[in-house]
Amino acid sequence: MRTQYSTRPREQVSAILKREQRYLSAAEIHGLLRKSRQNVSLSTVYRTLDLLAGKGEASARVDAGGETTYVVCDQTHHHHAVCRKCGKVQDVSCEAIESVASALRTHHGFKLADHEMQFFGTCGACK
Amino acid sequence: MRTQYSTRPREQVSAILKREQRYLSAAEIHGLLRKSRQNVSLSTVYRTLDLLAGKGEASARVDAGGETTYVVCDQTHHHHAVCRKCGKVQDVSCEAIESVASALRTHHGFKLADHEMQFFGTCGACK
DNA sequence: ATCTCTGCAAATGTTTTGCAGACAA
DNA sequence: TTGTCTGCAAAACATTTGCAGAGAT
Repeated sequence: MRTQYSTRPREQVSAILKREQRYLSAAEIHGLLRKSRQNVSLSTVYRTLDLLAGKGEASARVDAGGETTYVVCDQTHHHHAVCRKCGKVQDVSCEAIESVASALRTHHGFKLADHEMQFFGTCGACK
Repeated sequence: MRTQYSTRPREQVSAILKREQRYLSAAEIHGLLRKSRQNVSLSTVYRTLDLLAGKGEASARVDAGGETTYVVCDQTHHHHAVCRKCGKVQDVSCEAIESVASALRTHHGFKLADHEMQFFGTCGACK
């Protein structure tokens, strides 16, 4: 595997993502960095996001407007609960998927290999 | 509500979608139409897909390559099981989501309002 | 006749890429 | 020093839009 340097721009992008804990687009990250006088080019933001997503340290999602957005998350398989008020993202494990898998098999003759889920609602802090 | 004409280009796009029963991008639909000498402009394909999605007759999904793809489906809330071999999409109802909702509430203090799910695997015909 | 559609070409907006110089190890 | 990053500007893409003529009712 290719060696990867730890550079200031990369640290800066990662830091924003870790601090915000919500889905952010490349443009938003770029904007936040500029506001705090950390000049990182938009291309580098994109390249860093691809990198993080590739390492499994961030997870991507295309929002309603067609922009790709990212959050930090750990490598194990799980899902996200997105708060519609504050935007905060919580990781959610997925034991419940087992019952769905057996229903698919029984009713549809479908063998489940993989799944994607997104949850939207109101987090504990916002209610 | 705006009146909508039933026109040949729209029928042609709908027909492809109904026949294929799998996620197709605007470009793919345009290509399939050209192959059968039905000349519909790409813009019209896009416009028709937006229309169908707006009416709830088609459902959109952004694929891994960033292209928006569409399948026909009915208006009631449900999910899709996508076969990785033939691409065919089956509708799946979602009673199982109830157990997930209560787990979110109990473990995360999260009040579920909405959700998205996609299932991938092998359909009965392909196994 | 009237209002909606269509095709085309141009515009848009996001994301990617080539390249030369800057930087990390 | 060597190979990897970065910034910039240009390119690449999918998607949208303005407009004038075609089509539906």
